[in-house]
Amino acid sequence: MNIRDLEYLVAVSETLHFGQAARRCFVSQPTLSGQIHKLEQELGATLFERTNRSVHVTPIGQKIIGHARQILEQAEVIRSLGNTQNDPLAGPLRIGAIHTLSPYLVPLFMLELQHQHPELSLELTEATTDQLIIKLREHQLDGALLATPPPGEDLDEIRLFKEPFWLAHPRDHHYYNKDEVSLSDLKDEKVLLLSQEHCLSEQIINACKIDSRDVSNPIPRLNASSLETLVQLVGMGLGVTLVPALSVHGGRLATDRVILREVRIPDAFREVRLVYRTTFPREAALKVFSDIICGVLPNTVT
Amino acid sequence: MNIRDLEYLVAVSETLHFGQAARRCFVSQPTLSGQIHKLEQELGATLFERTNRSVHVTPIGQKIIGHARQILEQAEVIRSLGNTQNDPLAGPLRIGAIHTLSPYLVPLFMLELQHQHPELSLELTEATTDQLIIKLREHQLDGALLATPPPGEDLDEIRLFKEPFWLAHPRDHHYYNKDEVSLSDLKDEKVLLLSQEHCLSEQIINACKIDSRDVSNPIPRLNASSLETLVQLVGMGLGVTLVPALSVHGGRLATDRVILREVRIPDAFREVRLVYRTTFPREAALKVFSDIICGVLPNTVT
DNA sequence: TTTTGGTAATAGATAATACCGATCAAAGTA
DNA sequence: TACTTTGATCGGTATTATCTATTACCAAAA
Repeated sequence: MNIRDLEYLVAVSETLHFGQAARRCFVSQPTLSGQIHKLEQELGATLFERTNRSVHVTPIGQKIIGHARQILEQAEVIRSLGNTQNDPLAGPLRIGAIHTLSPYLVPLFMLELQHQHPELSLELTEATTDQLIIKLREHQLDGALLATPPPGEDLDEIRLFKEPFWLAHPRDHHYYNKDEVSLSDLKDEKVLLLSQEHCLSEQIINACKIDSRDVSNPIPRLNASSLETLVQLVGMGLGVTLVPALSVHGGRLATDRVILREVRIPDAFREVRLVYRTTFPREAALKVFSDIICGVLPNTVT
Repeated sequence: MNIRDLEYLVAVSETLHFGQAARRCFVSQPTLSGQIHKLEQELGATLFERTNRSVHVTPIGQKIIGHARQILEQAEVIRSLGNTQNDPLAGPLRIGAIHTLSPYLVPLFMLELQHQHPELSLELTEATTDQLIIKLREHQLDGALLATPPPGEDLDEIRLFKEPFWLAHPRDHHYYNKDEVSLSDLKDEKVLLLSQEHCLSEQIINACKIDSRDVSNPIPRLNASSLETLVQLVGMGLGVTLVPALSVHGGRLATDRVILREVRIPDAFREVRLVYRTTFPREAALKVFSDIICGVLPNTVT
């Protein structure tokens, strides 16, 4: 049994004429006759009672044709699912982002995305890099906005932008009078960090060339889980820190007691990427998504 | 798209393993891989996200698999319709019978048929020969119990039995004292007949060698539409008539005023047949039906 | 680091079959 | 009688589903 054969079957049942049915199905009449005959033999039932001049549907043929119609309908649904919903933008795209990025980046592109591609809906998740990687590999996410390269061959990336780290120091700090702050200026400072699971911590450690075993400059590992908290601690004079440029851009970190400023430290940036499974089939959706993001970025990042 | 391919699709979706799915479908793994790949290309959508180690169903794949399942269900229904209901006895058999036969023959076989083949249900129709032939050719009937041969190549017959004509004469008729009544005895009698559309009339005319244009023996054409009425007329002394043996057997024609008896007239019988379209596919049902009839006949017919 | 086991994908050959054009046989029509 | 229309049949061709053998790849074990 074959879907094509069932089309022949229904065509004959509607035309009651093998030749017309054949034309409708774009095959020759012998082909259609043969396939109907084959189908009848396979089913072990006569579907049409036919003479040289007339074709009649048998009762059992009538029943079978009913089910055949349902099959053809379902097949048509499948084809349309393939062809129309084939639009890779359609359907929700499940995106994750790390904590130090999500609150500042998402508001930037959401409106624009909705405006330019209303058919592409996002399901957003916020988690740490490790958690996002796991969800990616478990197919719970389609893409993840990370600041670290993909950790395996099974994952690929689209590089989005470089995000410099800005310096946050108390207003009453002696930096306030300096035009520029350089790497060497940081050596004697306490640099406050987020807890270890945030990738930002290690990146700042690297940027500042801090040796975490250096006893002369113990790093206070605070359990601050958000940049907001961290900056509040800076305002209280517990130390200084580096924050990603986008978090400054939003204005949500600003307080009277903290200065947020650029620094001239080489490699003091992180690179934000969209990471996804190499096997993920809707690359076009990822492309659109990343293009939107790159289009709405402020000058502070590149 | 192909029903077989959809089976592959569902098998993979359930096992999430191409090799296992292939074994379940009794094909090799490359075959299954190839067909899935072909299906994906045809639909223009990725149904499975797969690496060398894992297989995942995509969201659109999930949708399509749902419809594929429905198709497989329907296909299974069609196969079972073909194979189980393939039993040619199943399903109603639409049978017609002429007026002079139906009331007397049907009661004879109905119980036996229901007993021996409860799965074979009858839809009975009573009409004249011409009407039954039309219904046969219009596929409104599957078979007709007639007393005349099939009138065309498109119809065939199963001969069932020969039914002699019995004589019906008034009790006070001079035949009453004769041991036997022969053809010559009928010459001077008024032979009552049913109306013309009943084939019985012409058969009796032929049997009695009556010349319908013979003025010395005018045939009273009564509009009697039933044998009962006809016999009542005989009882009233209007003439004699011949009736089929089965109608006597039932006892429903018996009245005090009429004698029903065998006659020794050559060819005074009719042959009852089951007539059907040569193209009718359920010959087995017709065979069973006619065998039942032949098995329940009384001795008066052969 | 190499080996082993298991996965899906690929290549090449073969068998099954869907298809077509030409033709036939039967039946109705001019 | 000749012509048309019908579904069925036949022989050859092109497609394709299938197989075996193999490859490429990855992960876990040695």
